[in-house]
Amino acid sequence: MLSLKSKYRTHTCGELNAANVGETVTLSGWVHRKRDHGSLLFVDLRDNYGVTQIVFDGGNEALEKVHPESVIQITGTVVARDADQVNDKITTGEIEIQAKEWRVLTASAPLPFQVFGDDDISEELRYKYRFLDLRREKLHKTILIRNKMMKWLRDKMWELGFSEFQTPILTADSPEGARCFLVPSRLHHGKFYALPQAPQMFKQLLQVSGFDRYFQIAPCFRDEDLRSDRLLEFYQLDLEMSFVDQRDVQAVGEAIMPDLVRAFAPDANVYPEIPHISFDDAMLKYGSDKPDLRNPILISDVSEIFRGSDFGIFANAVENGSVVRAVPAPNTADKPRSWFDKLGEYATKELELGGLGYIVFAEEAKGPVAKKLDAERIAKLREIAGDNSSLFFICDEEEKAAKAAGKLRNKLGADLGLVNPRDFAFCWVDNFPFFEPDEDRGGAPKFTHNPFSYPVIDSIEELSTRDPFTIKAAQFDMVLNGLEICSGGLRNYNPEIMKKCFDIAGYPIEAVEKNFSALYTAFQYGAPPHGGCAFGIDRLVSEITGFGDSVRDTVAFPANQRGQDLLMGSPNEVTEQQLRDVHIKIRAKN
RNA sequence: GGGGUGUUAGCUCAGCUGGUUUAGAGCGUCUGCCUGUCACGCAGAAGGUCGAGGGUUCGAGCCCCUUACAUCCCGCCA
Repeated sequence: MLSLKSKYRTHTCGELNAANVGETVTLSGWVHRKRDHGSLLFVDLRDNYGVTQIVFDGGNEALEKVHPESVIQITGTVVARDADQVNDKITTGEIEIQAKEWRVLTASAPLPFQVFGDDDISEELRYKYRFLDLRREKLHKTILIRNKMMKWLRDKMWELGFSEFQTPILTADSPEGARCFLVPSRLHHGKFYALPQAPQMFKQLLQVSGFDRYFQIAPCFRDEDLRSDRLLEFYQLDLEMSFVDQRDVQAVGEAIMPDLVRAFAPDANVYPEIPHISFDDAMLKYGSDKPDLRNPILISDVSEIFRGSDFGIFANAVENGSVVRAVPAPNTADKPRSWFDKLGEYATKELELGGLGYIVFAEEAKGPVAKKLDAERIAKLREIAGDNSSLFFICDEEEKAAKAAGKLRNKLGADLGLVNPRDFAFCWVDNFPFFEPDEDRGGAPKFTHNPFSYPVIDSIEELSTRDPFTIKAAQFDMVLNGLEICSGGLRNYNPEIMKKCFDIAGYPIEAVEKNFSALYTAFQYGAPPHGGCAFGIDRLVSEITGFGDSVRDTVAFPANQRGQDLLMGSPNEVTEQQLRDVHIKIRAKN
């Protein structure tokens, strides 16, 4: 490594220890904290590498006036601390510097918020003074971990035999999916570039170009509303491979992800197995296409138990095509009535359900639902719930019931403390349906995932003969602790199959040729079967570091939830001349 | 586009059912004291258009309406 020594310092603030006692050293850094004892003054000096305590003997009025976060340089002697004065919270805690000389390199004004400590500060203020926020210990560390993870991932991909590519940032709008950010063209009147939602078409073109194994840590842009887990611009570890089957692509994820967690969260308990769960199973048992496997609760379908029962609401609903899903809550039989009432309120307000029925399985099965059911039905339900537990029922149209049950499962897992945050459970969700009904087009089929997916079929004839809704996609997600961290699949590289799929989804062949012309044309000239996936880096950093709930805390300069950068002032207005250059006139607001 | 929550000192917050002179606390800032602190301590001071506007009331930080901003969620993000 390059020496960190310079005219400003002989050492960093994180490296001196008992072995350096007696040396004369020069340090530069930020005034982290001052403790003024009159004729004795302590300064904690901080830089990227750590904190060192500096001691000033005798009165020092000039230094007393220096604000925290000023940058100073000090020269002094390393002295050992007495045993009872050692500070084991810092790496340099065995020693301190007896200051001889010091000077202010740059002074700091009084701060809008403290860098020292871990006070909660509003995001607005933090983003406005992001350079100060980034000095704060936790965020500073997270950003450094992110750096290391990027290198780790990059090294790993090279090790696995992938080649690294760059693809255009100024590209063309793609018609599917999210809105693209648009960039006006000066040279081409009335035309626009678009920022890539992902380098999807480029990476497929690189496969057609014969590069075999592609990867890139790629910035992605989607002009959609933000959430705490969605960034304005985010990064994916994007990869694509030729001559592979689905399991070959997944093998890459299995080779990378568990080791990544182990490398950056040493206290993590990584589950040894990465199970494959079908989409249908995930929706039934976990009520989600991204199940958190750390939560032991499993959802059951109990429609048949309620069919024909005296519990009229459910029995009638089941006759009319609804389903009943049961969510067990272990060891809750002794919970007070208020606990159940609160969950009922959650169900009606958050889950927008009509209500939340439940049975408590103590010695007897208790609750209003239980009274309406005969002994045989109760026995079946008790088997699902287990003794000393309660069982919640959600009755609705299938998809809504499944999702609501999934949310209840997550809430119960969290409320009952069933999920250990240092556990890391991966799984694959696969066998996604290829088409789903499009409500806007009277239930006609539309693509469920992206239109580049390959259908799971044995012959092209099946596309004409089978009910489209029974066709599965060679498409999968990797899920970590209930977060979708990767999505991928095999690509539709065959122009005939591609045409047929678009036809089923209601696109004329001209639309394929127009909207996907690059790929469609490329596929006319010999395309290798290929597939790939992309990992969401920001979410991975967030989950592995366990820092905060917001993925924004994994990025040095994030935009706020409204997509603004409060420090740089983006987005901002431009001059009339700049608008004229790109042939744009601002319309009145609708 | 819709919904929840919030907006009181530089920061983080408290402020009860509308009525105690001058709206409080901790941190920060400023002044003074302090030789072993490491969240130093002690004493004191400054600092407020209670987001903005309107209304109800004898009386509003508190109730109502409008509005701005923030944050979280739904829609959206294949």
